Amino acid sequence: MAHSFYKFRKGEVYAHCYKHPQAAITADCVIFSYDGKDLLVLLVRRGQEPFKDCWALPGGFVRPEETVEEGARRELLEETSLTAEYMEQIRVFSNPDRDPRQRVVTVPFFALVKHSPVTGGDDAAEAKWFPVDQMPDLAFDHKDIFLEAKEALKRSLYFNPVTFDLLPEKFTMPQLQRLYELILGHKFDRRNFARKMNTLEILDSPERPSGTPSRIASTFSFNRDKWYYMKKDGSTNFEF
Amino acid sequence: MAHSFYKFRKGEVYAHCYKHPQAAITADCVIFSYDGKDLLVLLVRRGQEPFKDCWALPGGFVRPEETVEEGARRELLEETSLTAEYMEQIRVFSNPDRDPRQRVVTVPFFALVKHSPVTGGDDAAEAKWFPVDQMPDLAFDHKDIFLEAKEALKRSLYFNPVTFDLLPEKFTMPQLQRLYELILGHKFDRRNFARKMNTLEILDSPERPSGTPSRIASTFSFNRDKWYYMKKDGSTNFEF
DNA sequence: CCAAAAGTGTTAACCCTACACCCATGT
DNA sequence: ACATGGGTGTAGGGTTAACACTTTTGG
Repeated sequence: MAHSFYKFRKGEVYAHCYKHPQAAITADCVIFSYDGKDLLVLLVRRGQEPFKDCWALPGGFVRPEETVEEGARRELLEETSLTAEYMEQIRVFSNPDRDPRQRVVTVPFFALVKHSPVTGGDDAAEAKWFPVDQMPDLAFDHKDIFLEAKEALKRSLYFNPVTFDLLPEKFTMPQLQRLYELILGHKFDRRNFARKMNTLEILDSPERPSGTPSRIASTFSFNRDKWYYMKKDGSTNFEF
Repeated sequence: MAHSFYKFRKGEVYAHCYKHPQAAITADCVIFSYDGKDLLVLLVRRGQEPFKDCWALPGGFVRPEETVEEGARRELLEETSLTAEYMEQIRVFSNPDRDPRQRVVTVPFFALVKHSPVTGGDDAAEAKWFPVDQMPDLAFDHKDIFLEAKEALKRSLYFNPVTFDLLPEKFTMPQLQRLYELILGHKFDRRNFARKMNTLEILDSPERPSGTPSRIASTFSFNRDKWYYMKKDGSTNFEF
């Protein structure tokens, strides 16, 4: 880490001084999960001003000794006790006025986690999952960040099987299909969908809950090895 | 713009003081162009330390009153006198050690410009186009940024007809095809390529240089209106 | 018993791929 | 005349899209 910045004694209000104009860097996370029914985003209720008591994306200041990725993972853990299966950076938001306190440039991520109930961690008094189509008003420009994240997730799905990071180890074909439909925003034919998934050959063979032949779906699991192999080959025709 | 930072008198070495740990923000541009033969990237030779005389991506510090996008466009103009047809943010590089002077977080962009010879602008003594497969060593982590930009350009081509921003108003089918091949990294069949382009219906009807029936290619131009229309419909099957 | 969910196959249209020959020009 | 580059069409294979009925279970 470089040291051309200068620190006053601890506790001083303006503790950090520099030669060039600077900005505080935050990492914010749009954390998606899927409960089998809705695509969800985790929000925390802000404990301090500005936007006190407003819902916001979890996130916080990046420390001098960490990358934005490290900062994002740390904040994620601190605020929500979650660890992401997958994280991807999306475009930074840098409007000079976006934070009323000072210039804050945020590097947002979308993060995918397997669904679990949450309670807030350190910084955040309250944390709650919201279906993506029932989002409350958000602090700062977090609404824009959220919208960008939804788009990024959609784009990402063309190249990566990100759905599997949102599903539990074992899942059913209808669950998988609903998830695709939620992310991409349109419906598929059940038979065609299952056929496509089978020809991709990234699912392990189904398990039938013993005896029950219908009305209860078979469970599949994702075959990561086959996927990596496929990706190396360059044969990633993952379009729907 | 927020004002919680504090300025010493002008010319002071540590002119900017803040409450939170900060970073300087730079915007760097990977500027692509196409001369009909190679996919090119514009590099500038650095005038100052660190990495003096090294080749580097054009870019510089983002000012307090501008967004990173505005900063990128300004630097682009100042250093290279170019304006981009298209710009897209790629992932930020934030390794704390990436700049030996102090923490500098860079927001890189790839920019597409129509080809023209260049001479350096204000900051940069020298500017030169390099074919993407003949890049020299670069300052800082600019090599990694360049590689990321190449990938981002490739991905972008699945969703946007970015090739048209690299080509002159009038271009030939073989030119277009070469460009696709350079970006995506593999060859296409001449006939299939032309057919696909025609079925996409985003090209205006060809112009034959009067009289000459062969050996000189017809020129096409991009029909932006049709593209926008198509995009609205959601029928953007732009895969190769 | 009725509604809701899961399973299953076939056909037609479309798209992608592979492939060969001719013509015009510049050297 | 020969090498280079541009133009053109067709046939086969694969993928996608559209489509309906049966079974089971929970209410």
